[in-house]
Amino acid sequence: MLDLQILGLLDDGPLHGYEIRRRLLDLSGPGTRLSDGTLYPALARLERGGLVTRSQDAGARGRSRQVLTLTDVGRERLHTLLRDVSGADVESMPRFMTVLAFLSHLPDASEREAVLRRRLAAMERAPAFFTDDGVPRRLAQEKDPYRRGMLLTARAARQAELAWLREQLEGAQHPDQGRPAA
Amino acid sequence: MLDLQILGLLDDGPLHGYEIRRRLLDLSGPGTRLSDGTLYPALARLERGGLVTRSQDAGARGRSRQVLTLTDVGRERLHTLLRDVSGADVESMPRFMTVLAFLSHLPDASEREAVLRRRLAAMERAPAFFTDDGVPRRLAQEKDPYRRGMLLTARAARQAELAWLREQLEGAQHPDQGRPAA
DNA sequence: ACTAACATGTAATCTGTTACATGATTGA
DNA sequence: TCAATCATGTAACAGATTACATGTTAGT
Repeated sequence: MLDLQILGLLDDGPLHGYEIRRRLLDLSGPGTRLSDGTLYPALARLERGGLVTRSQDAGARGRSRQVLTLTDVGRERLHTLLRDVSGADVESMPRFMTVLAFLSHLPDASEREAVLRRRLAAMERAPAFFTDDGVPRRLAQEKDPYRRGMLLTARAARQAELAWLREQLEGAQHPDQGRPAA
Repeated sequence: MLDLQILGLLDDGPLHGYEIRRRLLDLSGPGTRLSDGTLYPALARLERGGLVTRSQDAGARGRSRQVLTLTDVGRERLHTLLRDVSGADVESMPRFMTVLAFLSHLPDASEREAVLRRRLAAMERAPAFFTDDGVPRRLAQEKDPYRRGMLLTARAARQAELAWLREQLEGAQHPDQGRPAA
């Protein structure tokens, strides 16, 4: 997931590590931590894998910066990661939010639509956000006030996302432009 | 976080590992995985730490079950974990949902209220769920349709949770209601 | 002079994932 | 008899956390 995020950011242009962290934290919601011990080893891994290249930039301020640039291999990898999103990545809300943040980087519109369809299918397959032995937890039956808050919040998020997804996919049914569906 | 969840479940009575997994998945939303390689080592850690005890139960079906029971030390640890919730645990939505699922296990009403107040403060401190260089990302300005979906969903969750928290804390001004039935 | 923000890394440790490994019971 | 569900574990590896470690520039 971190690789996807870094690759996605670099697809818009070269960045150095510190800036990558800043942007990632902005895009990941409050409470998200990204320590140096996570970020820099990840960058080194991506470089070893040939997904990014590194160049020195004697930056104007502070210590010299290491500017990371996405390679063609890295871009291909980004597309593959986005295209192949499935399993927990379409089932889990926070994971899917991360995917959504970079989905526009997948060039093929029908592949982007397929990702949204998989997310919609996963949400419709799951009866609700939280279950009790597989049965949806009913808000009305929940006595614990804190679990009520949990249910209430999850339900609001679910309804908003479902409405957005359906609107999005409906709009795609009537393609004003582009080739007819295969 | 996993320790908190296991301890919280066991506070309602002894359970075996398989049942712990089943209940945890119900309480953690879709897409949450909990592999054997995570669960069983965690149980062994808790046992080594004296937080739970283990007893054989030649279960009716399948392999013999290892029933875990919360010790007094374990219960104290659960209370401490819930009482000391702060930092990323009150800033991050999914993390705080996990806390909420077990908050009723904290016996002291004023301590439970303090946790909610810390969450409210954290949410009010953060200008929005997602930011752009510290500035809230405005839905109206967002051109990327997928990031619009992300923003829309996060906003719905945020508003629902804020409304619930404020209602909850307002109601707490009149301490008629004691500890919810465990 | 000091602090905050900029900037990058390593080492020890812990935790999580994935695959492997076993074995009983229940229902189709 | 075959698959699903129940039930528990280990081993190899990957990844994350935390603390340690360094150094510059800009503002107060």
